[in-house]
Amino acid sequence: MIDKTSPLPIYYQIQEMIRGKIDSNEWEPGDMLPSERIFAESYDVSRMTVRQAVTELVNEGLLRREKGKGTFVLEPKIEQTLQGLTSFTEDMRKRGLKPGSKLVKYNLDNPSLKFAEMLQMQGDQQLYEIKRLRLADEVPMALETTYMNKELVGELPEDIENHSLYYILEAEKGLKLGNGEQTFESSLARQEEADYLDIQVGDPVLLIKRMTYLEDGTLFEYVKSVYRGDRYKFTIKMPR
Amino acid sequence: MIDKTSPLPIYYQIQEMIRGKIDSNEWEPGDMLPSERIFAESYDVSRMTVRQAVTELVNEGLLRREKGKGTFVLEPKIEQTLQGLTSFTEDMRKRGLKPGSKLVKYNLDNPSLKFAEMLQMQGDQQLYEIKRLRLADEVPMALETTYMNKELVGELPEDIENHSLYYILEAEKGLKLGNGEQTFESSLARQEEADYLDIQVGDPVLLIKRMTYLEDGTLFEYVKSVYRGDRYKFTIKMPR
DNA sequence: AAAGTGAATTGGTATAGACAACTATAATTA
DNA sequence: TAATTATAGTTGTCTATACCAATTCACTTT
Repeated sequence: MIDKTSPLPIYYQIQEMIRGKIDSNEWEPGDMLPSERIFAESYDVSRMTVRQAVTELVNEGLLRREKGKGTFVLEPKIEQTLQGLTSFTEDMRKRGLKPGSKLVKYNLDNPSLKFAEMLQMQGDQQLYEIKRLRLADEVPMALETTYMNKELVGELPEDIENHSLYYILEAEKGLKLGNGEQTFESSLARQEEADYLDIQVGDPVLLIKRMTYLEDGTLFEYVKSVYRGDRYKFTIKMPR
Repeated sequence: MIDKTSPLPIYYQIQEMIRGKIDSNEWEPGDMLPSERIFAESYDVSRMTVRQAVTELVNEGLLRREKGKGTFVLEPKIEQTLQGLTSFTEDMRKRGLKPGSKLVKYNLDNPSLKFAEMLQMQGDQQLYEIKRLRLADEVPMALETTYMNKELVGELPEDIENHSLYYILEAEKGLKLGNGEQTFESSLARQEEADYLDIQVGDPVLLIKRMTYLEDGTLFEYVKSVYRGDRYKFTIKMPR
């Protein structure tokens, strides 16, 4: 089970082994792990090495230590709030609604001066403009427009999913995602928005703009979403 | 500097000492800490003990280790935004505006059924209702109403500051703060809000509700803020 | 039956030392 | 000069051990 000749540290092997037993439900929430001493003995490693493995998982929120009692498997973590921010789909699923998406506009063209500047694009590069109507249980919730530089993201299918897109960028293109920024403002629906969202011009809407940057600071995507004010409430969970 | 007879663990004393030097700018972002060996030697403790202190601070995001090079002070965390979420004052300062506050209503009374239930209050407990007009450069930005159970927070001055209030709760009352939750929605100004914010009834407003919980899950404060939609834009920075 | 006692078990803290892996710099060599 | 090689300094990993502090549980005493 533990390979002492492996280039991988022993504590890391133990750590992943524990994680595996939790993932596979061999160890379930509430279960007590073997005590550190027994653990160390049975794998013939030092107790401190076991502790290093366990400490990692405690920090990640998978395990809880209790002095005098033992180390226990915790309930799955509440949620990764900040990632949830980026995904309308997951957001809706959590609310028990069926997420949907309807493509409204799919455009690839030279950028306007405004976007060329914002996205730091060269003159010959092309800009995606993808407009989607976001649905929850088939009811329009938001009108979302995504802008991306084709130079960075490559060929895009019409049903882009940010989740996998980010993965492709990191894994295949070697790009490193940096920070993001999201703004919330209140506004009134304009004509186009009212049409798509099935509301009246002047009705309240929540305007969310998201900017995602690469590690070197270049803006990688700009997303503008207009949410129905009467149907949508945005929630942020704050750990601490 | 280090008291080996103290009931506080040595690694904890070292950890707080390092944190102090960073807070006081004695050690600034980019600076390299004394190497672990030198550190251990100069305080006459084991290197592992120093490592335990540093590891904590690395996990918190204050320090960064680099194999073969050293341990360095990082730029202040970005995640501080989530704390900044709670403070109108800091938020305005960051925008270069002078924050102000004007007390509009200060009430201590038995809670309505709605609040008694939400805040899990007993019938004989009393509820604070504090309504403040939030100003930026003397211009009204938001109308904020805070509800708190007097049983939990004790006597409140009229110029409450959440920052110090939280500290008092933890340090003096032994209460442990847990998670928080904040919702954003778009709405239209009602009469009272329009009056205070100097806008028209029906103008767009951003409605932010904050709930802060204790560790045991009881709701500790409920804050409802109505922001002018034309002046205020809420920003969240997302690390990663 | 209830309360107290003490041993065993658990995680928490701390030590002293060893070697590995990585980095930067100085010294050496081609 | 340019490339290579030692060398010293750094964090990373791991061992073996010791004692402390909190909890549990069997046992004894009241």
